[in-house]
Amino acid sequence: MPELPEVEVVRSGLASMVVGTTIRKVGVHHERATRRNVGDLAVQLDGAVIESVCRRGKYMWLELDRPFVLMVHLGMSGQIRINDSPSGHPHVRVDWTVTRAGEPPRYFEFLDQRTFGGMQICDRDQDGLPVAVSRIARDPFDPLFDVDAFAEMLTKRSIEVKKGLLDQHLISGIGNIYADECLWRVGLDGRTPCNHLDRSTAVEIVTTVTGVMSEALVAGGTSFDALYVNVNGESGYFSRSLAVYGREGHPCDRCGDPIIRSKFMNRSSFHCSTCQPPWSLP
DNA sequence: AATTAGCCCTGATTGC
DNA sequence: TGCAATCAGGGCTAAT
Repeated sequence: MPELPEVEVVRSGLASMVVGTTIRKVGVHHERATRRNVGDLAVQLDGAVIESVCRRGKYMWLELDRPFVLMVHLGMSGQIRINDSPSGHPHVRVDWTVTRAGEPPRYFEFLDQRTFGGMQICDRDQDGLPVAVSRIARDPFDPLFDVDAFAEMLTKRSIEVKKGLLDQHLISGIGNIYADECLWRVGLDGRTPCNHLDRSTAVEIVTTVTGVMSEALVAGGTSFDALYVNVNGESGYFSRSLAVYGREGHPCDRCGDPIIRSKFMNRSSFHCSTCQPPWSLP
């Protein structure tokens, strides 16, 4: 399940392989994958030159020699592969040829089993930012991300802290996995209301989640079910290092008590009930 | 503006 | 064996 580190691995890998190439022969093989512009994606992209690959949180986009960008979201199961020949894989949703003068053509493939991901032509707002991300908050790796401002804003919210970490309008890039890992490291119950946190605790939360994601980025991304593959088709391996996520019943690395699985926001959460004691009204 | 519920989707797994 | 229910879950939309 790609979160910020996995998307960044894809972004940097993709950038190293396709910047300066021309997009041709775009094929759309699944309507949902192109969202709003099903019909004309191929027409608009044909002949475009990729100038750079950018990212905010879990959103990634290709800057083109066009007024618009191509926004890409990997969703739950999206992958991008660059191959020397078409793979013929049944999950290929969009593909095109990658051409550069003096080089043999290669093949860009966007694969997505669960079709929660996709790509679309996206205009820019007044600041030049793609409109699809103009309301998405900066992520912690953004040079302009303001830790203190985020901490202050967070402590004013009434929502539970895990919900705050997952809200891409407050801070972007964090998903279910890194939220749980962060809360375990801090020793905090994810159901604690944000407005009951000290400012210093809020700062600790954001520095911790940044640390967890930095480690994952170094490791090359996390993979659980082999659905995530980076741009070269290699699986990540940081999942071996996870302390709580997916480890129901296993002993906590810190205290040895079993990891508890529970439902939160209609999805699974994992925590240690000893290291992360239940929050209650003071 | 803040918050919440429902929906989208398919392959692996589990249950009867 | 076969069919159905369950699960994975981020983000979009509508409703409050």
